[in-house]
Amino acid sequence: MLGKSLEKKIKNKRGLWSPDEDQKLKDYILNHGVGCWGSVAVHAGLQRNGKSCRLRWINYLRPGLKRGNFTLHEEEIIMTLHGMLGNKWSHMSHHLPGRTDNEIKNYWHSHLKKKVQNSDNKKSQNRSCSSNHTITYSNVESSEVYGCKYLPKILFADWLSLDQFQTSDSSGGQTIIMNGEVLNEGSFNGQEGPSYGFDDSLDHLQMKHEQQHVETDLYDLIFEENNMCQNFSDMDAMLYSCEM
DNA sequence: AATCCGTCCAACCGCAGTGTG
DNA sequence: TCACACTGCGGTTGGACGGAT
Repeated sequence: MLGKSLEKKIKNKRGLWSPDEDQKLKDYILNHGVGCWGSVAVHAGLQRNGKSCRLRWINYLRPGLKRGNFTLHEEEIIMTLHGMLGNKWSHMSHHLPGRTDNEIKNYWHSHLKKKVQNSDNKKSQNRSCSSNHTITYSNVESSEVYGCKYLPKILFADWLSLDQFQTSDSSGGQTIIMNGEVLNEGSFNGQEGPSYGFDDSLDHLQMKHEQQHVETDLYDLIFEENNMCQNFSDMDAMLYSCEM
């Protein structure tokens, strides 16, 4: 409250930050902490609004920030998370230490978006040439596009559109096919054959992934993201109810 | 040499959510 | 309950820069 009123009395400067302003902001925060951004601007002797100070600190001055090019690994993480979460830049930044949401967002728009679009175009061209009765799940294909072929990000991003996902054989059982492989077989009613278990599928995928010597921490973050679903049996229940 | 154009990135803007009096 | 302040987020903009013409 105080910060805002003080802020209003000062004509705020805009535009690029000078090294002197950076130093003032940095010194103030390192000595006093942040508190209220509005008062940070005033007490640090900056003719900026609190919002501007906050942004400058978070995106540029904060200790531990990584500067420079994104690594291939970071690219993979961004693309995978984008497939799962969409434009949740801030959320993605939690998985990329030293990177800011703004940086990730910019990188996505300037590099990765085109990359994915090009791959998608190729994919759709290929798809139009082949007639395949197997139902493949949309994001599985995206995973391939993103260069992390066997990642199980399919499980949550689009799982509400289950109609795309299910394929039934004549006996009413389920056959889930991912990237041309049968992942799990069984019945949705849970009484005959193995239940439709996502966790089984995940194990299968992870083993495959490890065999290919791909870094597994990507899995960790995917599982972490997927915590929004309390457990996989919830999904079983949902799948079951959809089948009904 | 001039200028045009595309790219990249820092910063701004508007909005939604949350906290507080 | 309401109004206001503050924070955080995602979209957008504007300027710097480099390459092409």
